[in-house]
Amino acid sequence: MRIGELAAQAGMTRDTIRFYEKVGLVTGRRLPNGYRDFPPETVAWLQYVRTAQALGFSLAEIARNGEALREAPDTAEALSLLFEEKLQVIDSRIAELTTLRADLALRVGTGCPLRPTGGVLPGRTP
Amino acid sequence: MRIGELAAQAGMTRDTIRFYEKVGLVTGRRLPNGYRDFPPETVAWLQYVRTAQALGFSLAEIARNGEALREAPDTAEALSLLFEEKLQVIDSRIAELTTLRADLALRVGTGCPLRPTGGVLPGRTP
DNA sequence: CTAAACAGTGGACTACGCTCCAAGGTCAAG
DNA sequence: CTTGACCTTGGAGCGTAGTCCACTGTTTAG
Repeated sequence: MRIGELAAQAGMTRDTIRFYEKVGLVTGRRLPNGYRDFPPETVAWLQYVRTAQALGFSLAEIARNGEALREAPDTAEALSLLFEEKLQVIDSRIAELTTLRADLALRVGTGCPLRPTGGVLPGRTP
Repeated sequence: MRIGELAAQAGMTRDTIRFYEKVGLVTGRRLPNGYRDFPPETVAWLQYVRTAQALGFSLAEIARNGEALREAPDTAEALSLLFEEKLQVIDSRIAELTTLRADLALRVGTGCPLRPTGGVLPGRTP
């Protein structure tokens, strides 16, 4: 699969994919003419990248655990593990937001809603 | 209140506050010697800025609705409204994450967890 | 009076994640 | 054989959110 099709399938631009290659997020074979050639799984990988990004992971982090994946004895199992980790990240994110929500809800309707209630900004974990 | 104390109280550096002033997030009176002088409420405002940031709002957005606040007839009420809006943002964020969570949970333990299940990446709303 | 602790300015620099561009190579259709 | 779609590279530029620095001015304590 050449870059244009991959870009179309993954919903991003060719430039973005080239950039991802530069930072080690995707790895390309080359055709004899120098064109990049990607295996079809790359589409799924890029979708995963988007998911991980939505969870607040940086490209560097994603690339790092992509590395780990490639070196794992059982890829499927390793991925499952990774996903379980992300589940925890999601859960603590939700917890954070829930705290924030409660905090905000308290202030709605108060005379001076700006007064601190404590516990704001727990710090970015990822 | 001079910049150093404000910085200490709000938990950020003087440079950050000067930067925030530059982008219009805080507005400073000046003492006769040229030093910035902030009213005590600025501490609360900066805490609010941090909260809004944690919700994914950009400084520009925060500055914009800070503007709106200053022009509101009833500041407290306006803030309450703002907070209610943010509550909705939090709620849809949580919903997003919940969807993502379910999606991910599905893939954990599957033979090929990378296969798309649909509905990944709903797009950043803020 | 001097030293330390504060304040001010402008400008350079960083990291991240792209995005765009120019100049050129490759390939299939007509 | 040309046209157009596609590909290559390198490098520049951008927006966001700071961070750091040098140099200078002000205030306060000993």
